[in-house]
Amino acid sequence: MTPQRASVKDVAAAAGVSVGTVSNVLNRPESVADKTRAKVEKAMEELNFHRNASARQLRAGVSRTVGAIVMDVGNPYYTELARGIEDRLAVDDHTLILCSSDDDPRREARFLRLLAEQGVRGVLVTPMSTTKDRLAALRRLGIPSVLMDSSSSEHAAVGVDHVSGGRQAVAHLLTHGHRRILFLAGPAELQQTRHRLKGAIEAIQTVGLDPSEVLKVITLPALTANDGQQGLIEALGSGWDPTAVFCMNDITALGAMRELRVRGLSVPSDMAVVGYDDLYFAAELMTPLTSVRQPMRQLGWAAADLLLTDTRHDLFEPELIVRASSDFERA
Amino acid sequence: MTPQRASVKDVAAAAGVSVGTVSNVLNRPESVADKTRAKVEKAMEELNFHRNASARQLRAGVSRTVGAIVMDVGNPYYTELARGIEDRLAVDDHTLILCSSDDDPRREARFLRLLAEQGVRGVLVTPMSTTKDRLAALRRLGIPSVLMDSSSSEHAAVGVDHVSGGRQAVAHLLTHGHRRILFLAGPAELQQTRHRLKGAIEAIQTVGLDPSEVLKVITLPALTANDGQQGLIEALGSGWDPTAVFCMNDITALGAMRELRVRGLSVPSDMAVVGYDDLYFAAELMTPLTSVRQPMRQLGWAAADLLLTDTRHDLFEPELIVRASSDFERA
DNA sequence: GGATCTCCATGAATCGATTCACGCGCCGGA
DNA sequence: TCCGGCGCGTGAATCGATTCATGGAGATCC
Repeated sequence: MTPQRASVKDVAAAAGVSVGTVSNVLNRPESVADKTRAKVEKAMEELNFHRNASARQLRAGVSRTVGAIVMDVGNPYYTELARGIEDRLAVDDHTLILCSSDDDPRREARFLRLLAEQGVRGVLVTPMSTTKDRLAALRRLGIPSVLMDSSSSEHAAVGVDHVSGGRQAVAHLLTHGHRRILFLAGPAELQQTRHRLKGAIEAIQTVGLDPSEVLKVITLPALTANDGQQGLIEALGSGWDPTAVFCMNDITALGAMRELRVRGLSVPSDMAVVGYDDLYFAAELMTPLTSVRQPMRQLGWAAADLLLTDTRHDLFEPELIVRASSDFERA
Repeated sequence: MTPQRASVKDVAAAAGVSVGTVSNVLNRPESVADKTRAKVEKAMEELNFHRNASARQLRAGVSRTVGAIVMDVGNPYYTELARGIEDRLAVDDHTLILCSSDDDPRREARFLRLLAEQGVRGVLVTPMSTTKDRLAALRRLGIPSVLMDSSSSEHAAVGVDHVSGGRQAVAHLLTHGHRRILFLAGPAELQQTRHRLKGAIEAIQTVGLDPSEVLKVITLPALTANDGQQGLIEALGSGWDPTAVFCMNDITALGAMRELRVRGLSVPSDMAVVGYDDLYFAAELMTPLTSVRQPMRQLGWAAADLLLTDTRHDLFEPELIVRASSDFERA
């Protein structure tokens, strides 16, 4: 068997019509007489015809693929995002090329070049510091882009309200009577850290307390379980005795809970714990973890939607998922 | 500014040469005189030229993108696989289109159609039951495919040796003195379940014991934490008293450990636990989990390598990572 | 019957990169 | 002086789908 693809010309010959008619069947079926259309469709079926996307794009000028560059595809957080993007693209029969920059500007540059060569319809990016200039270069080629999980006034972007996330988490702890709360924070360079801290402070002020007395911040060098554990050790050794800890993410919360177990402190009676991201195993831990869930799938959908239809979307609201680690009644 | 892409024609005009020469600079630079090449390269720089992949592929007939369809991109296991694929493709300057079938034959069919239209260089698939016929149809279009994590004699494939994985896990438990081992297994339809069971039995026979006395199998309806917990409850209620449990994956192990905690049994002294997959949080649990790590990245690399260069690869060896959940000395 | 209109099929031109048969100019050897 | 050979550049033809100006066949109306 010769592995050979049928072209519109082959289909036209088989159906006894012109190539223009075949193209009309594909793109404007209503403008073709029923009988003719049936003939052509039969021929396409028999020849196992698949339209050639390259030729299509070359002539039509528009592509049906979209590129997305995320920090790390290994992170479930970003794959959720990708799923949202893909779901939205499927509606308009587009395809996604998913790339992982790994925080490496060289990888990012390579992917942007490849995407430019592909002539993608647009690019969705979780930005790093070097990103913006490159996107300007893309724009000059007529390729639009959308930033994800980042707010920016100069650039199309979709994001989640981290101020609200911080506020919800801390308000929840305050409601449960906690008056000394530890925040295991990420690096201050991260917009997310600053916003969550802002939300935490707001929550405290809202109930008329003094943030400097209620909240103590420890900045972790990295967001790993070990660093979370070390952060907690540091805090407990300082003489200040928190009754609750709000962690920058679920992994650091895991580390913090490990240290609590080592010391024989129980969760939540001796110490309440709240994480962030609501990773899929948060509910499966020995003590199910209260966490702030971010609507990543919706965020991805919104980013793709913004790209395809220029529809603006508001900041998304994260949602606090309360579980046993911060709530006696569920323990 | 007019967002406009420069074509070879524009570059040729700017450099004062013919389009053929520009193409030669791109594809056979050694056949162009240095001076001419410099002129052309300068013009490309100035015009911010990017070659149009569609036109390129249309004429040249070969594509530089490869499609991969995995069960579930949300699973870190598969994203590792994707990373391996991508790393291999980068070597030959190819791009990856990553698709998630979600175990849904309709989604799979849609992606295969899209990939066929893209005219991809080849397709890498983690197969489901409906896959093989569709791949035959692709082959008729001249698109080769490689199966991942599945062994097959009729089809190009790369896989991991699950017999070895099962053998290693159970041999480890036997070495630590366990003589009543529970296997929380997946559905028997899965090749992986059958292979791991085979390995487990081999390990028992190797030390001269009777598998029917040492091993008890409970088949879980799904591989969730809850089902893992239920499976353990069922086993413990049966009167047979296992001292160790080998779980089909880390998530079910999480569920099993939860039940152990509920009953006040400690790990590993009352019950040793071994998982599978070595998900990234396995080391971060309260009791770090012994697990079987699969070289997913290498598997992805091998799949892409097989596609691009037709290089065969042997079955990959999984590796047992021993941690506190099965080893007193690390507890 | 002729004028007009609608419906629908036609096929040449087009997108941009690649390929290849061809030709020009120059050099060395006879 | 003439010829063969080589190095290098040329430009028309090509890939497959889409578009659109063109026109033919049949229906409708006066």
